[in-house]
Amino acid sequence: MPATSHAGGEIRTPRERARAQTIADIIGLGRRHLAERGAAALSLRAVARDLGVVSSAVYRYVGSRDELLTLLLVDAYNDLGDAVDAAVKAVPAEEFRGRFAALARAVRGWALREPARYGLLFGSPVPGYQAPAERTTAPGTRVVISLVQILDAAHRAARLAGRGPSAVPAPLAADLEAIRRELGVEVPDALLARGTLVWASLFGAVSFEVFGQYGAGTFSAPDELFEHHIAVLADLAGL
Amino acid sequence: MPATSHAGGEIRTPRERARAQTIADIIGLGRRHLAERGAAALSLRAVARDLGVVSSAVYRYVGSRDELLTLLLVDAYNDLGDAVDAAVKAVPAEEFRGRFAALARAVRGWALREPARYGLLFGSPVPGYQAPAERTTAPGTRVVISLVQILDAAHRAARLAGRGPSAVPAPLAADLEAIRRELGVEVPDALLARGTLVWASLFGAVSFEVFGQYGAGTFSAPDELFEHHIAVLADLAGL
DNA sequence: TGTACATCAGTGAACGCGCGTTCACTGATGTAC
DNA sequence: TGTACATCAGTGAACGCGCGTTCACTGATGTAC
Repeated sequence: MPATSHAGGEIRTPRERARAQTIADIIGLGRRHLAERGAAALSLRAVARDLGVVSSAVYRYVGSRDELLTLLLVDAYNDLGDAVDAAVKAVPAEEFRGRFAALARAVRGWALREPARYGLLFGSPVPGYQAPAERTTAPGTRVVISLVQILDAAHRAARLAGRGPSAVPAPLAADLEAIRRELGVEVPDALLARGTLVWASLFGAVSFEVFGQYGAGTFSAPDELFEHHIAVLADLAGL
Repeated sequence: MPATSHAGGEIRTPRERARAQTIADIIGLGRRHLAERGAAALSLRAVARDLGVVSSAVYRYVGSRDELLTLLLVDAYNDLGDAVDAAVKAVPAEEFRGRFAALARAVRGWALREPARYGLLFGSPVPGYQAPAERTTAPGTRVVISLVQILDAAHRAARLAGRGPSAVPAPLAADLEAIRRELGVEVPDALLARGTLVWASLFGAVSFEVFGQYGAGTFSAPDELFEHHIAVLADLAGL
């Protein structure tokens, strides 16, 4: 944290500009290494090599390998969040089901384009690395929040259908109430619990496809399969 | 492959017994390393150290690090498969919904007990490692096969309810037909497609819990949440 | 505008570590006659 | 049953590699007077 950085994040001196550029380069190179060799193989020395600089120089910009990982994690979460937000906003606000489909397609599209970064976010945890919650939670919750807001908007418009049992065991109800309060949302218990499952299911389907759990060649029509899943999940969510 | 090994896998000479024991020890130690440090950090040298032997000695038993990974992968798939089979068989065959619930609980229970091994099977692929399909496919499909057989048994007993659209786009229908043929199963298109989603959803929910995607402390009642998910997924599957 | 000083970026060497894999070898265990 | 030979397990040294991180340093860029 240089003392010369200014509120609002504007960059003034050439030195500061160069510094910001170098950090951006480091993140860009880290992204590439992540994509090519995976998170566990991410190395500061390799990044330094590609940056054309001696390995110790990188320590001017990032404090440690773990800090670089955190930067890349936040970067990836925001990339995904941006893709999802853009896709959702491209559909009129009242088309709740369409917005949900757009969200789902955006997640899948990003994951297929960026399998290694997707793996960093939603795969097995990186051994020996613990993400700092205070920097990671906000970007890491953008997609769920977007999903819950679609459900909430549909519910407020009385367009969210509650099928099946509406009662939920007490301890779970308490958790759901806390979530409603934190997100400023009104979706009732049963629908919120279903929303949680829809969320997990969406990522389960995407993970299976990206991580190759469907055997090679089992599904020659993965797009159709996913569209079918979207339709079923939208029904399940009550949209 | 020693020339002295016999058909049926019985072990005769003391030397063969010792060899089998050492291989078992290596797998056991590998399991522990996997659990403690993750797949990417699995090392033959570390296993050799714990085995009390010089690192090159391990090469008498496994040809390379990747081969050890394959052994551990198969070992883990079979462990999970055994747990699931045992749980399913403990429920009477006609209780299709109960069998499904048992399967789901068995998967979750195993995953929570063995997070690192679960991550090896269902998390991000290990960078630089390609599982050999011919040794991995059979154990790796035990759980899906068990799931599909529950659905098929219910369908043959006319106890599988088809809700929602029953038509499926042609390319997807072709994939589903191939699956039916391979597994010797009769579940119709729409239900089989839903079964695929249920399968992915189950693992999505388990992965979220095991990999910590639900924020820390968001769900204080994970058991209740999962039971809710089981009920919704059983409905979804038509059970 | 010009000079003296402070700040910063990047260097290069070093520390200590772990890894996979190969190879020639010593001894012990088994096998054939 | 006894001996000669083959097979195997395990050793120890070595190859070449990459890693994260620290540290004293040079030289360029900025800042204060």
